[in-house]
Amino acid sequence: MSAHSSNPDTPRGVSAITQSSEALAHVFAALGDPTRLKLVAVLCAGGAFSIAQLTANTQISRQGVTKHLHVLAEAGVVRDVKQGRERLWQLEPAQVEAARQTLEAIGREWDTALQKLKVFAESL
Amino acid sequence: MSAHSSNPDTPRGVSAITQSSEALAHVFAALGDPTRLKLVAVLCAGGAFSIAQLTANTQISRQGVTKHLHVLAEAGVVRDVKQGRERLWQLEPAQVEAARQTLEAIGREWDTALQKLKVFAESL
DNA sequence: CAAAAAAGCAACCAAAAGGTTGCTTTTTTG
DNA sequence: CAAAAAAGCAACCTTTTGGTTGCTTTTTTG
Repeated sequence: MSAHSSNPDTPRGVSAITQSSEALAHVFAALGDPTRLKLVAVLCAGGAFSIAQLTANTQISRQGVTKHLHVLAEAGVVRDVKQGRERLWQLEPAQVEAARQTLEAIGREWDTALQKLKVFAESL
Repeated sequence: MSAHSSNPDTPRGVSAITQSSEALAHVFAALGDPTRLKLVAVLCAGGAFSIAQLTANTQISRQGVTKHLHVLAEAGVVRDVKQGRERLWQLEPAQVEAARQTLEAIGREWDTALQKLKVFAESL
């Protein structure tokens, strides 16, 4: 499959979004689970919490919560610090900010997309 | 488990994010796959495309793409219109906008979170 | 109208996700 | 130092996900 720009099936201007879609998808996937989203919400509102504290807010076991926290950590959404016998978790702003910016970019391109759609529709 | 506000394990102010975390996680999960994210990017940049066209941009089979499109559709991220013998897909702004607003909300609450974290750290 | 194009349907499969339970290790505290 | 608290490790299990292949249906076009 030749990837020349003359391929009529491949629209241009996809830019920033297509680029790091691998890492970005990772962040979205991390946020794509109700339990994890709630964990993020709690961390977001409060600061740093232990696993036991975070577990108290959920319906699942401590080990289940631990697994979710590791998923979030691998996506770079949260960070942990060992403090004595407990491990405290907090948000890591950078990655979520990147995700937000992507959605913003998509939002910005919508005007363009809708205009093109209009032109396209008129050509039928 | 009594859910009184006096429970020290349950931080307050989680607000908007906790609410519809079910539906919201659905949207994030839909965006949480490289292939789907690219599909969204293409749709975002271009308007309305057929399955065959969208498949040309990927490495997977047409049926694979179709499945992904249905995942996006169930999350409300895309919409489809049958046009003759082909089915055209386009973005559905509303849901993605909601996701963006959530991330923005998280971003806004970070200042608060970091301040609380500072106070918390000082109390050690 | 027959052939080609586009998409739909359904069965199937391997791998990953989400969760559990049971036991061990580390750190705190009476 | 012994007991309790917090967390780590590992095995296990079920459901979902991401993908395939093969065949059918619908619509267009020569």
